[in-house]
Amino acid sequence: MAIHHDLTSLAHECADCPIRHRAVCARCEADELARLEQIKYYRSYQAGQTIIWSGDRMDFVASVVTGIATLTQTMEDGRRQMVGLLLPSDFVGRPGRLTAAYDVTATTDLVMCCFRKKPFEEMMASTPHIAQRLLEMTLDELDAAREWMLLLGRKTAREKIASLLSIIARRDVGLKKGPAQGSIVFDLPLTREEMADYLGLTLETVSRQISALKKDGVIELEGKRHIIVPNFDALVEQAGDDNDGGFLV
Amino acid sequence: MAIHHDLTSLAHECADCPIRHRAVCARCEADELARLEQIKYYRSYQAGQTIIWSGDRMDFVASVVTGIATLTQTMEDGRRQMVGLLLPSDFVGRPGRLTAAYDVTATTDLVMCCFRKKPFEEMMASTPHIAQRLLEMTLDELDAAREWMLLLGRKTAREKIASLLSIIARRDVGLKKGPAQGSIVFDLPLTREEMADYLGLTLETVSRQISALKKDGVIELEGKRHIIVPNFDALVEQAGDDNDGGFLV
DNA sequence: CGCAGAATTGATACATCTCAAGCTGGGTGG
DNA sequence: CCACCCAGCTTGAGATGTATCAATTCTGCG
Repeated sequence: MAIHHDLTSLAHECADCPIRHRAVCARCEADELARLEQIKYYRSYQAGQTIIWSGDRMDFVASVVTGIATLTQTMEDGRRQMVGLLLPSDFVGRPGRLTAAYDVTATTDLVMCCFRKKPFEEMMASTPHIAQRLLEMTLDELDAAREWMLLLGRKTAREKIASLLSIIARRDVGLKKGPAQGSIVFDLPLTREEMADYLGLTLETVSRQISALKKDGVIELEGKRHIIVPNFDALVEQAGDDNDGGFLV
Repeated sequence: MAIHHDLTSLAHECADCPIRHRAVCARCEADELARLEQIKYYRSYQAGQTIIWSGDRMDFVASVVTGIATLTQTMEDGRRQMVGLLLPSDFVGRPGRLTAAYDVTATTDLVMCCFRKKPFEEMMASTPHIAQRLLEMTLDELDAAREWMLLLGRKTAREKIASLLSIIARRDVGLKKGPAQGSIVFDLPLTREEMADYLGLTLETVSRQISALKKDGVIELEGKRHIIVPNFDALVEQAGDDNDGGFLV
């Protein structure tokens, strides 16, 4: 099992952790990290695997180390809405709550750094640095959710697609450092259907709008997933956002 | 000015405060409250007044004491989306951020308990009870925002209206104690246009769907704002929610 | 009384959904 | 190595829900 191999190869020290400086542990001092290190454990999931079902008892919280996961809500008749996209360093679970409120699914192969909830909560109570960082991250998520509310409530299908693409592009560029103008290249981490669930559209509409953006020269496609953005500002324009600064985070 | 009268009449001790047990100060001990008391001040706003404009420098945070305020986002071309409804005890502002991210508007006459940001942040750092409570409240808001994402992305106009009505009704009933079955009565705190901005609809569609719910006997109207719900379960049914339990908060 | 803001109602337009058919590319088994 | 298969995707045609534009009607108030 490749999984076991991954698990061991990833059971690293926090000091080497790729999300060390962004995750919930970002502000911890060496001694605090040492305590976290004692209660942490890694888990791997394969692409497509459901990590948690909404309503399930959940006795751990976790940070995404590598890979991408989604948070979705489903109505009785099957309508689905994605309510969060979890990237490396994002936090999963809610201290003080027994059951999961959403389905959590691994979109790609995924590694999470888990903490059993009880010990984590105890540590939170005694370690302000963790609670502080979690508050900061939660406030950021709340802002992101509210930006998404504007998208879902008021944007057109084309604007929704352009917004999603520019968010993904920005993140990729962010990792690759600096506000790169000129052409940007990235891979979509989501299927058309997942994009539709995120944007409150049908997968057909997603497909059509991507084709339209391609026809209009805003993006280029290589295969189904590989996107080339020749002019990032032009894409942002299509998203309908205030394109002032935008470097708050 | 009635405002000055309100200000003085409301400059009460925290111990008598109507939101004492729900607001950001809920967990504070007597000595902590005493410190808060020294840095707090009340402000009143009239219905319709804008409290903060998005992008403005914001040098205070606050709790809503009485009245209702809204958080809205506006696109360049005027499309508006409400991203939050602030009720008594809700918190306004974000520690650690310089400028407001949304427009904040008083929907009714409003009284807020304000703290200058700097002293509040200092207190937060030294008073875990405040940070803990703020984290809890922020997580609740995040859940609410995500529920709203499902509404905005996937619900029909009729379901949106029914959802909003049942949320408002539930809150009113909540204040009036216990899960009252039988008929529920309340006043809409929002105009049709505000409802539309909250629900991602036009005001005409809001009006039509309210009329439709009335015609179908799900609600009754007295005037434009006074709503009678003869059978609350029937209303919840129309909202399309999983109507299991639902008593998590 | 009459005005103004709020709400309702009607007729039509249009964006997106729905249903349906076909395409594409990578993996698999014969 | 080829043929097939299938999930993911694209494209088309028509249906439908909501927006848009436009008249009224209500309601409270100066």
